Amino acid sequence: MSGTERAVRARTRARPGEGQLLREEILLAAQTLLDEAGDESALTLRAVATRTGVSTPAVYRHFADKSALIAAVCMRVWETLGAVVREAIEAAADDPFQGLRHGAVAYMRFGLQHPVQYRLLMMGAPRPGEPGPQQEAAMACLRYLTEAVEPCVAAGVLRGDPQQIALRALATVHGCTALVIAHPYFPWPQDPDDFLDAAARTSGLGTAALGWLESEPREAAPTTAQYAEAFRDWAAALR
Amino acid sequence: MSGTERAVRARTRARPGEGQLLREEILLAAQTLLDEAGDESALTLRAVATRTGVSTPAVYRHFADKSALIAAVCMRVWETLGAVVREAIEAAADDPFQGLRHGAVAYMRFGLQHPVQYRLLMMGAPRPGEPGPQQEAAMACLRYLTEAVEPCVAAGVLRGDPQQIALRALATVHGCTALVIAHPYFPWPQDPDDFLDAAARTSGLGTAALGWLESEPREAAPTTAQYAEAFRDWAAALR
DNA sequence: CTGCGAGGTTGACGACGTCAAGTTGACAGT
DNA sequence: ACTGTCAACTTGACGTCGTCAACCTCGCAG
Repeated sequence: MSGTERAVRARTRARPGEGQLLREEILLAAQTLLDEAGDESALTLRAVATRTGVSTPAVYRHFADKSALIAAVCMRVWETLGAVVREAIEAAADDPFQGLRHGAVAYMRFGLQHPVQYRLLMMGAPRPGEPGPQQEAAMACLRYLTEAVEPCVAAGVLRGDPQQIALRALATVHGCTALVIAHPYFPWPQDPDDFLDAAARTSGLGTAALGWLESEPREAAPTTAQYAEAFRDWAAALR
Repeated sequence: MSGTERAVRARTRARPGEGQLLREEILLAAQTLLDEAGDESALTLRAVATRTGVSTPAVYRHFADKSALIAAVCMRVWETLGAVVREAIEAAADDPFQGLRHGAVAYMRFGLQHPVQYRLLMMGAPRPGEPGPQQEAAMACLRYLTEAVEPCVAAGVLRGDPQQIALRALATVHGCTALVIAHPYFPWPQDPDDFLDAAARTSGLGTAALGWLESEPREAAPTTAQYAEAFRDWAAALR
């Protein structure tokens, strides 16, 4: 059904040394296809090539195979996502705890606005073996988060290893985003922001409380009553 | 490369009225293929048919198309996952707050032990339109969680709409599971259970604290200092 | 004006999901 | 025992997919 798509315009062959131009056009066509169809199955080498006004195997001059093309698309998305989150965190730099919250909401909002791209990023098949540039980008994203957590630890709002705290925070925001995308029929609040904000606060509060609780190691898992006691200490220390 | 797989054994044709036998064997073969390959791309109609000792179109006598076969596999997984979680929750029924924690850990453990199946469940393409049996199963899973949250609300440990609380809890456990599966190279703790348990506690504590905080509505987002004050109230009320 | 290499095209292969048509064989009815 | 019927399957084909080998083609260096 999509096999009948025709070229948007005629292409003039790139001159030697300017092959990067086609690479750019291919990437653009791939992103456009994703956005239009809202379905990653529409991302076909043939469709991308046709849309670019070029024959299918021409793509192979610029990308090793289909997964390399997808990886390149993902890199673009990673960069955008990283920029959006960092911007949100820095916009509330005066209160690091609130900065984290804004970063989290920005992350989730981005995911919900670009569900197909987000699927590609986070729900693609896990690459076997070597840590390619894509893993590098994901690690960079985690690094941003860790750097945003560190001021909170320094200020005494959070306790524990900043990287582990960042991991749990990332898991929370990813969970919200992925769950809304994958199960839209769940009884979500009318305004998605309500859910995102509540989730971000839950994560922040829980992390703060847990850090306090863990700072005095216990033998067994604490009871609910012990949780309450730890909370009192936390609140008192923050006054 | 996988096209050369041969039948495991010769099949004797089912007698009229016993076609369900083949359906069962097909489902089994599909699950085996997933487990062996650890990759959902190995789940091919041809591979399933060959493994079952039958021609490819024979599958269509029992499943409308490939997605119907996948959906049937998912239903099996949903049932197992639901049973595992419910069992864990009921094992700690005396302290509902701890019951939730155990349910969460059980959920995540299941996902990490069956990553391919979990991907199929939660990361499949979102079905358009009508709420099929698969959405029904997901809703049932959410219902279990909601029922586990309700005693906590009744006991005063948590506050708010049980369903919304359950949604946030599900988002948290899903986020942990999905993130570990999709990004195994992240600096996770050596023992996965450490992460799972910390995440479950974080979510529980955060939800409890947030519920307390939200019970007296505010105009703007609370500051970090206000969070601390709310914590003190929570701890006092739980004594 | 000529060769050559970067930047493409053509045509084909095998694997995939899917369908239309034919085949087989266990049972019911006589 | 013979036959018809219908569920259960097989055969063969179509179109699409990713991928590859071989060929073409143009702009520029010599």
